[in-house]
Amino acid sequence: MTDVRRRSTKQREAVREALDAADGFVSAQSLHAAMRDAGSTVGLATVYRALATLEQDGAADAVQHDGETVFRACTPTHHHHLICRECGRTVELEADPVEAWTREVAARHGYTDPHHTIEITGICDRHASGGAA
Amino acid sequence: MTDVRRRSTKQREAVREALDAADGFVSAQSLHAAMRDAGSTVGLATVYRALATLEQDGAADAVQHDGETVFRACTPTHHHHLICRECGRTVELEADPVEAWTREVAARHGYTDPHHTIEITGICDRHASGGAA
DNA sequence: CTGGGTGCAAACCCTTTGCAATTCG
DNA sequence: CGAATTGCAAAGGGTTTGCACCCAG
Repeated sequence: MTDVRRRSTKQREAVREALDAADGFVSAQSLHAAMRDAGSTVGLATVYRALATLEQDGAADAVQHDGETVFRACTPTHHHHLICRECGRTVELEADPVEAWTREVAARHGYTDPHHTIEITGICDRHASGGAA
Repeated sequence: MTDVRRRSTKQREAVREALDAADGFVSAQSLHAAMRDAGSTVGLATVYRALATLEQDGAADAVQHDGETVFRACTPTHHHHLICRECGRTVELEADPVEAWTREVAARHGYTDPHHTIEITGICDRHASGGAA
């Protein structure tokens, strides 16, 4: 099952690099746009296919976010984000205690290979007061 | 701002009841199908709209599951889910420590009114080792 | 009566797929 | 040479929206 014949093409490499260069999670479309912007002529379908194989190979992580599938290079250390609902300002967070908690509850319920998605949104101090736009 | 004028219609009531009668999470389409099956003539669009308002009112919970948005009748207490990637089996979790953590980090970075999304997936014991179908 | 709600169906968005040309090995 | 891969564009699935009619208040 882990032995899938896979040719190495420049397109796939390009997708891999783009994903690696991306900061955090990106949608297939965003990645495609970014690649095109960078001069690549890779097709959208190919980006989707490459992303899929990358995930199968364990080189990428995929999670659903608001109807879209967003991917991230499978980095050794990962972190989460705190996003302002008003301006989109993002803060990167270390979530060790939560990481531990997820592993613990997964194990407690007999679940293995736990993955998790954590997203925190709030109103940053620049937009705190009034609240309503 | 939290006082949204909302008329009470039989359709919305029907959706609410159907959702309440449903066991666990259901997609808008499934719910619509079930309602139609039960004799209701509510339109699909209305089900989507009702579900959306229900969620806004805090009467329903919505989570993404494999490209679909699945809903469940109002959550008495806020909690999260541990989902099996193989069979979709779900375990409800109390996440107090995580709740506290999110509030803490939000505050630490000057963010107010924190919201959060936490989803944990894993492979449940019924599908542990073997893995491949 | 008034304005939100409803229905239908078309519009949309993201993603997948068929098929012929192309490229890796 | 043969098989995997690519690209284009159309198909597909889920969700949203425009518009005209209807009902709760």
